[in-house]
Amino acid sequence: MSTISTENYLKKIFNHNKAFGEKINAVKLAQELSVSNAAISDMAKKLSKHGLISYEKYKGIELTDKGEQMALNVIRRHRLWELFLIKVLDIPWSEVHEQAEVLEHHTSDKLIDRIDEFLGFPDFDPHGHPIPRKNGSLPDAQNYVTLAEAAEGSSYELMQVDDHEKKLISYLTKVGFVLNTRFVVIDKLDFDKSYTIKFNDTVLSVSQKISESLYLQEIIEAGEKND
Amino acid sequence: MSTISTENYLKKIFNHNKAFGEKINAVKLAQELSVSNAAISDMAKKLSKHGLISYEKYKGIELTDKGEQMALNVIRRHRLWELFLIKVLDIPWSEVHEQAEVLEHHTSDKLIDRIDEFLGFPDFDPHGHPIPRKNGSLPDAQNYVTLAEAAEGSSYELMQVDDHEKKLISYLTKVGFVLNTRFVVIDKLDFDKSYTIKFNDTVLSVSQKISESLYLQEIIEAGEKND
DNA sequence: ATATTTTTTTAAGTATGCTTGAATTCATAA
DNA sequence: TTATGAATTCAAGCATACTTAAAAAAATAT
Repeated sequence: MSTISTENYLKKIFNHNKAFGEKINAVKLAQELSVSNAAISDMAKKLSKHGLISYEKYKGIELTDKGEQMALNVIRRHRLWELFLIKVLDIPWSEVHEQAEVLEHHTSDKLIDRIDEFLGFPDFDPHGHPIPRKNGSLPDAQNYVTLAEAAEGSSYELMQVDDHEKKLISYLTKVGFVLNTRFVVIDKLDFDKSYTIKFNDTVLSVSQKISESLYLQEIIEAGEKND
Repeated sequence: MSTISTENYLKKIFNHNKAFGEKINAVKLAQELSVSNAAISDMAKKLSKHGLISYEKYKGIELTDKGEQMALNVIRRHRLWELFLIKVLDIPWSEVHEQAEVLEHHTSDKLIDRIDEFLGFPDFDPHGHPIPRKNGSLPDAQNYVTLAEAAEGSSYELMQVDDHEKKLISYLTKVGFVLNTRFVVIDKLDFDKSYTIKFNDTVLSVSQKISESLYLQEIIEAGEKND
């Protein structure tokens, strides 16, 4: 009971729960996976039968411990591959996600553990997301803020970008706004909730939508205090 | 029309032709792929329709140019992965084949070209087999002899081992008879066609069956001539 | 409480790639 | 030339994972 499809279902269920702190409902899951509601109904039955999810209809879908372990394993494979492809093979940031999306389903435990070791047992992937460990535990998530929550005048470092929008990452790379870039928030436009930021010699206007996908760490200047 | 199944069919058809210099017949192909004759019948129709093979019934199956290019591509991916897994990730020789057997079907051109470049565009895989190039050409095959053809008293270097028998490779590794080991043929036993060889401080008896899977290069001592 | 809307399930159908067993086609040996 | 056996194909069926359309069940609104 571990096919590409089931792994993708488990991953989505896990990620939704992680992001929103609540069970995903069936219709939402169908949308996320781009399949019909009937397909969810089918698959939910199978996953339940195998003890991977618990599903109360009209209430939502949740992973069991067993299902969660499987999801963490897929995510582990995905994130280790992403890091490996970028760090070792120097694959462009914008292409790494879709390659990993395939490889995550075709990598034995032995191979992924070797990759893990090769990389020095890293805690975070190139998007800043925590990499589940071999034993299923997760490194503490980093508490970044999004640009949408940033304060005018403050300095930040770009730590993480949602990785599901390939085009976003291509765009950011093109304009030179890559991971670990330090910048200042120059302006916050109430009119359209866009942000103007400055890094190196570039001034960039960032739309509201994009600002919600950029995760930052505030840079506290020497001399400042924050307690 | 490029699924895991079709890729495996094309690979088998190609390899048979390469090894025996003749078309593979349908019954043989069924045995090699561990499927029924009916399955071959089905698939042969599909592959023909897509212009990948030419099949005259009762005569055998042959790749078209298009089919051969696809086969070479799969083999390229397989052999590059094998080399990468051994050289970069230090995966045991005995496990590399089955990992590559999976990855060969799930690797984009971009990724495999990066791996190729990373390895310095190698000509041969860890078994000594030529790696098809990006343009579909094959490096000249090496003309090794098998141990079964070796001469008593002569010295050889182990260059290549048939990679489809995982257990053979495990065994050879265990006894220390690995790639590039140099040895002398001490004895050729007519009785069971076994060979006794000596490398480092080990004397090893090699059965006839195994001797046919070991590919060697003769070592011409300094001072000797061979013309 | 009833009507409406949303959610969920069922039913029938599709594609791939197999299976088995029966029928058919072809090659060849007597 | 015909019988035999081998090679090939057909027919029906299975599993996975979908689809659409219709039916049923539950939630929500009036």
